[in-house]
Amino acid sequence: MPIELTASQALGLWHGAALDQVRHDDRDLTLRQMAILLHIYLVPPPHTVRGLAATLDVTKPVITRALDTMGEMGLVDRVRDDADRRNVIIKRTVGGALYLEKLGDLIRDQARRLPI
Amino acid sequence: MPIELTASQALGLWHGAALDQVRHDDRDLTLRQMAILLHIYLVPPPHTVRGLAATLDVTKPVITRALDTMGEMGLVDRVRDDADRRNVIIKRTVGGALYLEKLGDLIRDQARRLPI
DNA sequence: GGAAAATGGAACGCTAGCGTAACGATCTTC
DNA sequence: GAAGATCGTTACGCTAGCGTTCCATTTTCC
Repeated sequence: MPIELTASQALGLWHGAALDQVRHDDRDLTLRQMAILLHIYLVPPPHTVRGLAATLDVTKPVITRALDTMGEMGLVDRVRDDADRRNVIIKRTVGGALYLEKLGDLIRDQARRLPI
Repeated sequence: MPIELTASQALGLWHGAALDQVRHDDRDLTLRQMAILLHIYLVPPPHTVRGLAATLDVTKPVITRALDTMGEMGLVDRVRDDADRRNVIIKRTVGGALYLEKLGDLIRDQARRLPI
């Protein structure tokens, strides 16, 4: 039996988690960057620029820029693919894992706090 | 009994919802803007620039700019407070309500889809 | 009534994001 | 091995975001 949320619970969850995240973390990721980051960590590798662009339905430079920024933040890493040196493989980092671990905790806390 | 999510479910929910939202809506709100928008719609009014800035722990211009942008997008509206004409009261709009209704649906869909 | 406080916004210089178009490097194909 | 396709990135001109500082308006407090 799947998890059923009311509309109010769904938005309340999003609201609480977004609020907590804003309050406790300076890094103000856009929704796109967030989607990219989560995709890298939740979907089995390998991940490429091209693949991510297709998945999110955005252009390639959007991915390149997001990786630049999040790389600077220590959330992701890039490595050339030795099998096909045109490709870049996007790697996870300890920093990224920590970031998402905290985000996950925060969402779980909010879910626990939801009125039934 | 509160809603209990595993870490994987929490991030999976966020991932799926963020991805869907990115794919189907051009408006790429930052997490801050999202938090502001949800706060306006989920917490009883009145909402002021000052109050929102304190709530999110950001500076006033951040709120002003977010309201500029989201006002342009038709998600919120501003009205001078007649009782105290220094204040600006932030108003909800039909566009904003629709936006959040869609976001809520999308989160609920993702919740339903989560592996138990 | 006049000084002080409070509110939202504008100005400034800067960084980061955007889409489009082009690029060098690398693989594929014939 | 030359021609074409594919990959990620860079360049360009632009918009939107940032923090800090300052400002006009309005209210409060003696």
